[in-house]
Amino acid sequence: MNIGQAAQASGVSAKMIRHYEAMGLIPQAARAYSGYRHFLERDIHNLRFIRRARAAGFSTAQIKKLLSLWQDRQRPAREVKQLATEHLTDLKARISELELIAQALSQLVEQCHGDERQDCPILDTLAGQDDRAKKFLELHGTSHPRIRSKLPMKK
Amino acid sequence: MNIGQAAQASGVSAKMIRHYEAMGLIPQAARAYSGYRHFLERDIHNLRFIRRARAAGFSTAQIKKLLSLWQDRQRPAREVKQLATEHLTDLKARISELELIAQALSQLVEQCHGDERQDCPILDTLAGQDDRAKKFLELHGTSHPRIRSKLPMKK
DNA sequence: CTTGACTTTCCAACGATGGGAAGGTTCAGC
DNA sequence: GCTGAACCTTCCCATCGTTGGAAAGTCAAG
Repeated sequence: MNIGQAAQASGVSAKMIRHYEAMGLIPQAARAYSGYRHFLERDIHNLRFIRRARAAGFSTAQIKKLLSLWQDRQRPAREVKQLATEHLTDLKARISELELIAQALSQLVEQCHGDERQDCPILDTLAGQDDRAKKFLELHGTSHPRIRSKLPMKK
Repeated sequence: MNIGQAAQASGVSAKMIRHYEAMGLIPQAARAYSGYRHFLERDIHNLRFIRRARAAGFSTAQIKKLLSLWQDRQRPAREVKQLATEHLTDLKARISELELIAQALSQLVEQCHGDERQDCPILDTLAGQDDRAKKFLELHGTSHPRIRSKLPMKK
């Protein structure tokens, strides 16, 4: 199997297969005489595993651990559960932060009449000139309201 | 005001102030004879505006528009509201995706006994060998389950 | 005049992914 | 055997927002 077929079969793009190889997430693929990589069923399974783990939002660092745990038949389920739990905690924290933002923004959008007039509570709030959204500013204005994201981008 | 004081006063790091200037989000700062930038109250207001907008998860492209709307006293609130609404829609979509993932992962974590035994539904699911989490795979395994994130990273 | 705290610019990295160039390989059709 | 299409290779660059650092210049206090 060449890399294109492996990509097709696994759902991981050829680009990313090379990338995963380069970063050591998967072992160096065997090469044909020509230099072409070739892949076996076993590699496809690995790639599918990675695709699912990425879909679940695990970082490549976490996936590396998951893969080695997967390959180690002696591993205790405890370790896997711990890793997944940590990720889940991250996910929930991120959801909470996003929800806080969405809630505040939602409120502002509701309060904005949105017609041809010039006054707009959204801008006023961003400018710090509006007390109506004081909560929003307190929550997200002064501290570090950035949102951690381990999850990949969608186009 | 030098850049350090502007950073202090606005809550935007000096690094980012330079970056925002370089990318055209804020106008080129006035320079002292020495080459040092100096900032006025007006600039600080701009920077605070940007900080709050970033906190609300707006992209720099969106903030650029918001800033120009803010400066334009003739702008209709309609435009601001539309921009905010689009962002809110994005936020909600992202939250939904994260919640789907969290839900599925949560279920798997619950099903994993997490002791010294070797069998683990989490790994089995990632490996595609477990039907218990069929839903999860259907939702996130075959399509493009990546999560768009316009929001900045937290360290 | 020295020292330390500032500032400047430039270059690089993160993480996951995609785009594309320049060149080599394989295979089918003629 | 030759040609062209469709593959493959490596390498560089871009995204997005942010941070880090290096090398050099500036300022103010001692």
